[in-house]
Amino acid sequence: MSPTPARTSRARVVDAARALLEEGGPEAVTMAAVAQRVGVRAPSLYKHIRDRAALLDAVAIDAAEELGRTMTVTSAGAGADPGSRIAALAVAYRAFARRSPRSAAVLFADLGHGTGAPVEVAARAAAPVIDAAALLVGPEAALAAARVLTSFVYGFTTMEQAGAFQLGGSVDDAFRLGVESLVRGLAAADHGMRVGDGRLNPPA
Amino acid sequence: MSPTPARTSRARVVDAARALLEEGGPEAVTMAAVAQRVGVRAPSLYKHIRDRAALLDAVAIDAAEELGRTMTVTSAGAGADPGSRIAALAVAYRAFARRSPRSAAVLFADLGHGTGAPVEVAARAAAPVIDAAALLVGPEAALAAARVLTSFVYGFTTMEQAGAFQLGGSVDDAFRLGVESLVRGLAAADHGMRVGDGRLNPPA
DNA sequence: ACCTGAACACCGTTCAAGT
DNA sequence: ACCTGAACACCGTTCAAGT
Repeated sequence: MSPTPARTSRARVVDAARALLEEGGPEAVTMAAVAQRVGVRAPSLYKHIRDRAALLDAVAIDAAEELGRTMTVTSAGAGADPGSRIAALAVAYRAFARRSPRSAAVLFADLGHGTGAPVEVAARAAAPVIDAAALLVGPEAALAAARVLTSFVYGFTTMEQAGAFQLGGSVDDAFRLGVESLVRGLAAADHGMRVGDGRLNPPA
Repeated sequence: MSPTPARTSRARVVDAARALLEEGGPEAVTMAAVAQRVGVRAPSLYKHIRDRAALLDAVAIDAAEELGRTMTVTSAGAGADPGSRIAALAVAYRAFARRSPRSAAVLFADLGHGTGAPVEVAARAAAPVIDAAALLVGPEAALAAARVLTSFVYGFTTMEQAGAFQLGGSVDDAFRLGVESLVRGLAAADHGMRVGDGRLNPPA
């Protein structure tokens, strides 16, 4: 008679998958385990998502959106100094990577063959970094500087979570050293394009 | 009668697995596909490796060893200037990441739950970086500086290979900017521990 | 000592049948 | 319109039997 109402939803399915990812890594994200978490049988999931690959993509997008919100909030609450804005964003990313290490590891691991949507979401998460970088090095070099900063923070947190820093020493100090050195070095770098009133001037 | 001689070997199996990884990603590394490549049936592989997880670990170790050799050779062939040594190592890593993108992506992705051996191998690949960092910032800060440099290069190449840099601009320029800024910033950083003849002096 | 076919458990996915 | 059991193909792994 009346069609049965949905017993779950795409959002619940994605949440369950993300929780399983964090608890046991990608291999723990089986369709049966996800289904059990949302109180349904595995075949029902296909009414909400195309297949397992799309589910993992959705998890990555979900994590990227959360990261984007965190970065935006952090940016809004930071002071005017470019260096401290960048440091605040770096610390915020590191906190995210600690809260959701497996999601963070998966953030930039796949993008290539995805639906294309992740790229937009990642761009939104990157926007506050580009803004802060622009304050430090000017608009022309902002994108390159943001790539540099993002690479360092992503690389550092990924290696840290993977347990790659096992030779002793303070990992916190190394992180601070990296952020400070980058801020200093980027500010000092010759971007070869700002002269006088800021109009573009190509390098010789 | 006479026991049959081995029709394949652990090394061949690992090579086949690594080739499959590069061609189709981790999901392409099935026991059947590996077996077919070395001319054997899937069950025979278990005479050479414990299981699929151990096989993937062995692939990562194999890649890390190759990287270690590349870094050592690069280090031996580089000049005396700390900055150009570091730049040469960074370029060598990036070339490795282009030759073997999936192996590179997997290098620091798992270490945590592995056999423990990968850590030693990774340490060997990192040694030339620590040496070069010591020339730049002194022995006390060398480990931290090496972590910073490695994080940037690993993060940058991983994101680059994942297709994360899609907002235009020169990716090569960004890489150069990162290396140069780090070298400059690390050299300028206050490590709070070198005074006069280099004896350790804690920060105030 | 290594290789094999057969077998088993598990997983992703499809589909006809239920409500 | 969503949910389900049954079924299928595929995969990792074990094991007894071959040489």
